[in-house]
Parts: sequence; structure tokens; C-alpha cells
Amino acid sequence: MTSMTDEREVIRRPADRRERILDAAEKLARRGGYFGFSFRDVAAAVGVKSASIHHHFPTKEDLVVALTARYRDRFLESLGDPLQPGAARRLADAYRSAVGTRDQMCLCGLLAAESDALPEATRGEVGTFYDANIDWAARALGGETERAEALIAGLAGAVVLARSKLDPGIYDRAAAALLSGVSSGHR
Amino acid sequence: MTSMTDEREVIRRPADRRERILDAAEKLARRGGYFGFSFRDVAAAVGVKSASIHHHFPTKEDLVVALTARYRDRFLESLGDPLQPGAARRLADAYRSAVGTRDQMCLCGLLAAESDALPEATRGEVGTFYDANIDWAARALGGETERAEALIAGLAGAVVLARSKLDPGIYDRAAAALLSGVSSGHR
DNA sequence: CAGTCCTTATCTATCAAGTGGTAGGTTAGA
DNA sequence: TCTAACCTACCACTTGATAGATAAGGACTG
Repeated sequence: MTSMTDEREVIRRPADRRERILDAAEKLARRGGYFGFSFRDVAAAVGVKSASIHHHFPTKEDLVVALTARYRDRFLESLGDPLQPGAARRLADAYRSAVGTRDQMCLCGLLAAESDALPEATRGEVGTFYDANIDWAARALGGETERAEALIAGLAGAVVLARSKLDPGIYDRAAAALLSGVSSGHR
Repeated sequence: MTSMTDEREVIRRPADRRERILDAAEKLARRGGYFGFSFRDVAAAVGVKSASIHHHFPTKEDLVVALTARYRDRFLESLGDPLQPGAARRLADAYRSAVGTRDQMCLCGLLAAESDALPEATRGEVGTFYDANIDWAARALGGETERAEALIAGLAGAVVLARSKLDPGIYDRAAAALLSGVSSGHR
């Protein structure tokens, strides 16, 4: 019971502290972007001091890179297999998860918009997110890379528009139009 | 010669100083967003002290609101008449102007992504930008509001993707697909 | 025309708060 | 005892914003 992983809810739970830091930082970064939150904001949300954040992630760039990589991996995993039926619909649903909830903008959409001002490693992670998204969509569309780019662009833009207008309907209508356009123009 | 407006390049040119402040601030905001630049950054770019910026725009929100309103008005003016031939192409070209040049992201695309963390008045200006864009596109498409939303979303997203990947081709291909999708799916 | 007054635009100097980051000490578990 | 995790306490710097001085120019007034 006291070996292996400690399941008691004691004061310290070092194992998942790192994950909780990433959780808090992700929440903040999805609201205000790279420059819209501070180490102290993260620390306060987790319930520790800012020096502890530096212990796990020496610099802000380290933190945001880790954040973005985790976000990307989880997002891609949630998409499943692009060759299984209903792939385009699943993609649209995944993007939709960043609509409707306040302060939960798509992390990579926000960081991509700030791209010019980001540290290089961070920009790289964001680029990988969209590379992987386009690749996934292209496979789902039978290798039509150009239509995949247009679809990802459209979904990403629709998230921003719908959030900015506080109207999820914009996303749903735009996604429907994009999906019908994608399927009608080809195949 | 010394009456009316003074055309000499003397030390003080108060008339256009305000515009020059907006020019500098726009450049900075299009790079790093609302939280990515400071009054001192703007002041240094213009060649004055930060207190002088506060004289023209008391708060940062005032500055960014003025910035966004000017950007929106200019953008809409550049689109011309949505009922004239080639309107969709003109729209795509207007969005394209924010692709390829470094540090010149579409201001409203960036601010919309940061929307959750912006002061309310600023968010309002950004919302108006997209309202007007969708309205313009809907008129260009013969009243098809849903397709207009999808088109604007697609173009806005394509700008972000192309910039983030430093590949203008992404924008061009996505724009072409969006325009063909828009015209093929209907009419 | 001279004198003064007001407005505009700018400056210097400063503020309290917040920034990313560091040094070094403390504590608890393996 | 060693190490990871966390702390207190700080650092130099930046942030948005303010107060008050200065200077220039236009506009009334005598």
C-alpha cells in the first residue's frame, strides 16, 4: 500500500504536479495567449509559488512548448483513424470542442495567430500541429491535400469567428458548409 | 507661407502625430497582439516618450479601439462594392495582403483569437469587423449568409495557417478551394 | 500692435504593480 | 544521506498610468 505509487491524498503529490501545472497553464494560455499569462498566474491557479513552476519548466518557452506538445498529442489522439467512416465529421466535432466554452479557445489557433512574436521552438510546435492536422484531413479526404488545407483553415477560422461573436451557431453553420463543399467538389 | 498648415519639416508636426502613433501601434499589434506590445514600444517607434502616447490615447484600450476601428474602416473601404463583378476574388485578395509579409498578421484575426482576454470595447470592435465582413460577403454571394460565414472563416483561417507555416502557397491553395467550393456548391 | 491667456503637445520624473528568472534554504520520502 | 519538490526572498527590469513643468501657437483684449 505504501509501495509503488502513493494513492493517498496527502499534502504532496509530486507525480501529477507537473500535469496540474500544465493544466493550469493551458487554461490560461487558451485565454490570453503567450503574453497573456504569467508564471505567477499559473502558480496561483495550482496553489504553489512561482519558483516551483520554474523547477518543473525552467523558462516560459519550456512551459509553453510542453503545453503545446501535450495539446497536439491529445488532439490528434482524439481524432482517431482518418480512414474510419465519418472522419470529416469527427474532425469538425474536435474543433467544435473549442467553441461555446468561455476561455477555452483552441490553443494552437491562438498561438498561430501570435506566431510572429513567439520563441522559435514554440512556433515550431504550433506548425507541427497544423502539419499533422492537414495530413490527417488529407488522408480522410482520400489524399486531396488542397481540400484538406481549405477544410482545416475553415474550421480553425470558424472557431475564432464563433468565439469572437459568442455565437456557436456560426461554427456549426460554417462547418456544415465546409463539409458539404468538401464532399461536393470532389469524389 | 506661415499661415494655414505649416508645411515645413520643423520639430513639431502635431497634425499627423496621432496617425503616426496609430501606424506604429498597428504594426506592433499585428505582430504580438494586445499583450505583445507596450506604450514604450510605440513611443520608441514614433520617436517620442510614452507619456505623449497617453496624451493622445489615455489608456491602452483607447489606443487599440482606435487602431481597430481605423483598420476595419480601411479594410472595408478597400473591398469596394460587393455587387461589382469579381467581388469574391477581391475579398480573397484583401485577406491575402496579410500573408507573406512578416509581422503583418491581420489585426482582427489576432485580436479575435485573443478575444476572451480583451477589454470589452476592443472585443466589440473586432466583432464589428467580422459582422461587416460576413455582411459584405453575403451580398457578394447573393444573400447566402451561411456560405459567406464559411468563406470568411476559411480565408481568416488560411491567413493564420499560411503565416504560421511561412508558406503563402497554403493561403493561395485554400483560397482557391474555398472560392470554387462556394461557387460549385450553389448557383 | 503688444500683452495675456488658453489650449495643445511634449517632456522629465515618478509610481505601484507585475515580469521572468535566480539563489539558497527547508522538508520529506526513497 | 541523497534528491526532488517546494519554499522565502530577492533581482533587475518592464508595465500602464499619473503629476507637473515647459514651450509653442492661436486667440482674444487693450
